[in-house]
Amino acid sequence: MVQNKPTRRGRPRTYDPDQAMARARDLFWIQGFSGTSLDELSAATHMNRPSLYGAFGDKRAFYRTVLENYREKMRDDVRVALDPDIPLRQALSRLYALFIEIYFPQDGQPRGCFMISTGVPEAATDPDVRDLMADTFRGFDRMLEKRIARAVAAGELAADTECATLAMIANSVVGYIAIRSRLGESRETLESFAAATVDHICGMATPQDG
Amino acid sequence: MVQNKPTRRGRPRTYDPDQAMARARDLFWIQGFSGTSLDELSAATHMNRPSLYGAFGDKRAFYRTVLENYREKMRDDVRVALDPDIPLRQALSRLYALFIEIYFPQDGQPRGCFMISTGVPEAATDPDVRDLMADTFRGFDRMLEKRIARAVAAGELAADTECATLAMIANSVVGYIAIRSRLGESRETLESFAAATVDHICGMATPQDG
DNA sequence: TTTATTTTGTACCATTTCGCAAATAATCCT
DNA sequence: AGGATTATTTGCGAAATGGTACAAAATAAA
Repeated sequence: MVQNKPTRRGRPRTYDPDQAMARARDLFWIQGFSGTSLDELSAATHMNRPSLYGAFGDKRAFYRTVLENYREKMRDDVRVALDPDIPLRQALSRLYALFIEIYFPQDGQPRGCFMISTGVPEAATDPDVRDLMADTFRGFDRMLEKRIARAVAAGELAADTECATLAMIANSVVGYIAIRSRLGESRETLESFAAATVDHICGMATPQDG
Repeated sequence: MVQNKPTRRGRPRTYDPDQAMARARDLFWIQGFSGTSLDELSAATHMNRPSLYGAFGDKRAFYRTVLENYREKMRDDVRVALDPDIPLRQALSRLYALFIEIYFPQDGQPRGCFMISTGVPEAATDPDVRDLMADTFRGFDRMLEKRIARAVAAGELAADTECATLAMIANSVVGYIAIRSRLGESRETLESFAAATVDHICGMATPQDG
């Protein structure tokens, strides 16, 4: 991620920027932007405040960087899940499995979606965050719509399928799962709903495993 | 809402508790719980801090009260929208219109859903909020499922309709609209999506206005 | 070895934040 | 009128917060 030139002047860093970002992200994820203090960020990243400031700018810039970083990673993962060379049913199953895996981390409490739980609240007061979020979500819509259109072209779905609407619905369900996971709904329940949604979109006709 | 006994001992209040709650709610709505200070709440409600404290307890208790109050009002409004004596198509149209009206206030910026934008983030650190939110959202699911089941019984939908899944999808779409409205998506776009969702759920066969 | 460069660690500052104590004011009850 | 009750107002204070100045430390280049 961060290019580490072989020869680097000055005193070497004692921290790994990527790892620091990950720790900060996890903190923001649970506590939100305003709910997380620089002291907590400093402790979690093992960087003292001046180092934090030097590396990532002020708190707001730090959060934006974390958000942007997270967006890029998610976009890549979604692209992989929506593989155009597998059946739509399987692609959607992968997509929901991907998100559920993120919303229910192995260690730690269920946390929902980083962008919904922290970015959406901040969007009302931070135009940069709002624009980044809007762009990200529209991108997901587009990716899903294209993927569904491909399924139509492949004869998996009826020719008169409204791809855009279906894409938004599929996306909506991701949001539902994100929210409910943070509110304590069981993973099993949400997995069942995801499966039911896949059935709903792809039709019950040809059930096959993802 | 608040019972105002005709005879009330002591110095009378100079504020209206309901109005104070509304002002506080609007502040929390935009800035979130942690992002809103007692000074701002004090200014918005025209109550100085000790009065706030005396009336609603500390900041956290105040937020919980506002959230609970909001939940009750929404539950009533949804119940009205989902009138069992009108066609499902019309009921769903009313439901989405209700939410869109809330997410796009006449005065002020688009703000999305109060519960999603403030309650969901807080749910990870405040068990009371989490339980209240979970209960609220499950309640919406149940109301929608019952309403859809009624439409099935009335012959508006196929007998083998999966009411629970459809209810969750309908609910998911509300969340999508809530999020997107806060991210700057146009009201028209979201109204179109709502209409398309209603068509999707009720079938394109008998289009009729809500 | 010296110098330039970069990061770290300590300490500090100004401001904000939450909460409360204590005195004052306005009303009801007797 | 006087006491009881409830609200308001002023002002305090301890703690937390975001941010920074400055010197020490660690490395590469010269």
